Amino acid sequence: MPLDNPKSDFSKWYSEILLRGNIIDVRTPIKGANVILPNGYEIWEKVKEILNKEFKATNHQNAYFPLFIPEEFLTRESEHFDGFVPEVAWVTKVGDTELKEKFALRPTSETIMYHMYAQWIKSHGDLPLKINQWANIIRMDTKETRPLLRDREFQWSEAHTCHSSAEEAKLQVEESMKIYEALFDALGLSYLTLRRPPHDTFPGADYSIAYDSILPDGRALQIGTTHNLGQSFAKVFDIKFQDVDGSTKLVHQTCYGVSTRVLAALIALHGDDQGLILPPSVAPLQVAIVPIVFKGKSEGVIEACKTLEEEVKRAGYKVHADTRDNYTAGWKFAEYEMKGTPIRLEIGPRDLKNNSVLLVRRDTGEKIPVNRDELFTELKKHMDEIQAGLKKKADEILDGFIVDIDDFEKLKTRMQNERGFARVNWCGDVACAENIKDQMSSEIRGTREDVKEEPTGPCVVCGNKGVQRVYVAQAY
RNA sequence: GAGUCGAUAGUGAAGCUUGGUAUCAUGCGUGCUUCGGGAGCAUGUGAUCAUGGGUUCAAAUCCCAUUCGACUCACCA
Repeated sequence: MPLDNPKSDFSKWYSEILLRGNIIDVRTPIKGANVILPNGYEIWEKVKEILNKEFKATNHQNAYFPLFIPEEFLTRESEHFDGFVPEVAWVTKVGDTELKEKFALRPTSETIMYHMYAQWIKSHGDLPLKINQWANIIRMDTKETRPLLRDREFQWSEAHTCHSSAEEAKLQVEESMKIYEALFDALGLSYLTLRRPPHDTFPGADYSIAYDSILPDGRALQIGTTHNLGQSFAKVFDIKFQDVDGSTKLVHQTCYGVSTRVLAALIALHGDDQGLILPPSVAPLQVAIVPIVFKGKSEGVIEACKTLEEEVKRAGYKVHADTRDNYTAGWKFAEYEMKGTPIRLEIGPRDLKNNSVLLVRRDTGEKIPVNRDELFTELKKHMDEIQAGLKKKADEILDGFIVDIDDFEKLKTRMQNERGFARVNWCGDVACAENIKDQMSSEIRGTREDVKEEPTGPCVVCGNKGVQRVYVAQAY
């Protein structure tokens, strides 16, 4: 059966497609802690593969740090601690014994990692230090959980770097932006690179860059962040090095991460009423081969499928010939569409006679008869088109959600109805930002970091001189 | 943290007002016929009706408590 809920009813569509598309099963006994199903997990593994490749190419190393964090670590950087308190889960008891000092289950790993960094870094020769960790993260306070969008336990990548100068740290921030651009391109995601306003930076950081995508219901989704931490953590965790001139200095730090939220964006931006649509670059299965058999006319069809499977595999694609006879061809079509497989190849008696296969594209639904001799040229061509087409469509969705607004009431109406991103002028006053938050449950997401944008008029809230062009949106 | 609603096979629902053998669809198993867009028929399988207590000859149904969940608002680096 197709999805019961159309994409136009996004909330229900999203819940349904997660299970039907074999991405997430929420029927666990723990709210907000779900099963990542094989199809979903393979996509996540692909995300890891892409990022690991980028990390290796830029001299990052992978490592793993403890899940447990002593309470005292979290309290050391008080701003950092206050930012996380409401959502930290604590281990207070082991067996029947109450612990003297309780452990937090990491809501993020700065403290435990920097405690180690302080012991590792002695000299300028130890810098830069660039370490990434793949880990699970625990954030409990959220009563309103949504699979992949807001979980109590989720998977992520967090990279933490140390440098000898502020200038180098700034360059590192830029490098991270390039790394994420490569990832988001592979996923076909569109997004805005925004510098968060000062009142919304990561606790303890100098400034934060965030990558905001948009979901079909018009809400912004942060799919990654980069923080320039400056020296605040270095100060409290005492991360120092001896420089070439013999003096002792504090390191400059950055950190950046992406989580399984990127899967949510992937699903929401590309999927349709038939199910998932996956870009070839991350699809667990790229080509599904379905035999068309009739009673008395099926000789050679199954064999032809298996031969074709071998050939397609040798050409470098992830392929499966589905020769099961307990499902009809139509059922299989629908099934691979639900799972998002980019291309389906059909072979029946007609194709055997004509030396052809029927190529069907998941993104457009086009059915294209292809001569066997031209199959691989065609496969390559359509894979490339699908990859580029999905990105283009995502860009159009994002563009469609961006509007310029210069009137407070209009902004309010917009945020309460279509939502999306509103580009407005802002005076920089936190009171005005609060005003927006209070009156339309939306927030100032920041200024563009990838392109320079100048204010074009007075502040949309107070009418004083606008000093920044900012984007307002309701967020997940 | 505030409010509203809810919990019945794997999934989705009906039954509750008026107490009495739990119904339907889908899924799953088996057999036959099928197969160029989620096949048809037959026959099986699967629910101590969220938990605990109360009323009653009798509770999915009425009462009380608890737990969990959904949604809206607040919060969400």
